[in-house]
Amino acid sequence: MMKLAELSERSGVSPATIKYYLREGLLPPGRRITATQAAYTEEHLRRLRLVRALIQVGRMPVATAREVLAALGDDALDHHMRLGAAVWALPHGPEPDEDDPAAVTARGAVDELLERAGWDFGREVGDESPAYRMLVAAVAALHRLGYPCDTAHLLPYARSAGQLAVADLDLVEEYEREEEQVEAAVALTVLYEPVLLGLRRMAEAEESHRRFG
Amino acid sequence: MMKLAELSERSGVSPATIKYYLREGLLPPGRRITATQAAYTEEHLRRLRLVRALIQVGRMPVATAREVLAALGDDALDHHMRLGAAVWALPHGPEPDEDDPAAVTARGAVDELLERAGWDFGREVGDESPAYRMLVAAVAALHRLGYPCDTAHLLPYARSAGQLAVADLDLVEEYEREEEQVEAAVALTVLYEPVLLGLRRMAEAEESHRRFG
DNA sequence: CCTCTTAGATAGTGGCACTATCTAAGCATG
DNA sequence: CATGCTTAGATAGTGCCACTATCTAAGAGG
Repeated sequence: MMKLAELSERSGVSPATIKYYLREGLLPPGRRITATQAAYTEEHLRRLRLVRALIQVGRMPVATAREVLAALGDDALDHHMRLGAAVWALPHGPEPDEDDPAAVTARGAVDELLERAGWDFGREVGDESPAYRMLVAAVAALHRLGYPCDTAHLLPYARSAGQLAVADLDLVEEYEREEEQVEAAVALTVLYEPVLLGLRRMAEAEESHRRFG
Repeated sequence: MMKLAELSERSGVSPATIKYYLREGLLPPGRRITATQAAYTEEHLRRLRLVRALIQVGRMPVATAREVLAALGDDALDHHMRLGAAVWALPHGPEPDEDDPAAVTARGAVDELLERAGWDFGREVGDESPAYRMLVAAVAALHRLGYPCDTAHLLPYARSAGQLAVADLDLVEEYEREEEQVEAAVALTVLYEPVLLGLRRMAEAEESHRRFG
């Protein structure tokens, strides 16, 4: 039963910031002892660390983190839905502009990719999904700049993504309680993103060194 | 020879914002016609589109974009260095805290990974590289949360990253002029990041649907 | 000539993630 | 039991960032 000061101490987060997270609903309130004191548990510490990781490492806006965490604990949803809802709320760039011809082309390329990859669930969910929109916006930007980004170029990316997803879900399934699984899914989805990007950049440096260095 | 208004029109960026980019050095000044008029070229339009893509799709801070673009045009550097400098300046999360035991563990895991993957260039450059630090910070965060993230877990990610890097560099090498190659490297590195993340999230949704749906 | 636009300088805006201050209420120690 | 330290909760302020608006002097164009 720690007090706020200890929670702050053990997490390395300032008391003022913890209060801010409490206000914003990122952290459930502690159990009230008296009018001016509350007790926090190991669970609070764990949640606080997750919040920090999402915000600082995953570069997630506070408002987004709140939605993601809300989905985590939403008992009205079943397992798969809860997982989907959490990932759904993840940050995504600007919406693709429908009037832009590059966006239309991009949408076509992405749709064809989904078909070729056999991702039927993605095709069903379609342009409702933030991930789909993020993808279209990025492909459209590439297209506007004149860089090739058709199905052929995207396929190796999709294949790699597919492999990684299998590894990720394997990891998630190592947890028994559904609650743990959903939290793991969110944490692994978000926190492996900088891992993946960092590794890709290092691999590019490696390959560039090999070819031009 | 367009004037600012036409540049704005054709790029979809407001004149005020273009002025801001000019002030910030993201865009080279137009050729001065008179004291109150400047002419911009197709090259300006192209650069402006790149800037917008880096900032909006790649979520890059303006100051970072300036550094990246400066490296692009730095004739003092040779080809490989220029490429490296540009990627070097790319945005990266917070620095890993050296005092944190999780960071030390993370560093060990990453170093072992680099050895196992045979990424000798990365090992040489070591912890100077922003990508390396980003990686360590992310692995440390995972570790603090109690999620497994050792060499065995990272290897599939590294392998995928390696495959993608080959594809990326192949694409870069399709351009002939070195200038174009460097710009392509930056654009492809940055703009394929949201593509990769989007595809991974969609693949996870697909896999989750397959297993739990 | 008279209006419209532009470059360039400067100041202002809105959003975000905190951070500081204040108050009233406890708890803890001599 | 007095006195000083801590806490919760409310409110206001800060610093940064990416623009955005306004103003002025100098052309440009019909």
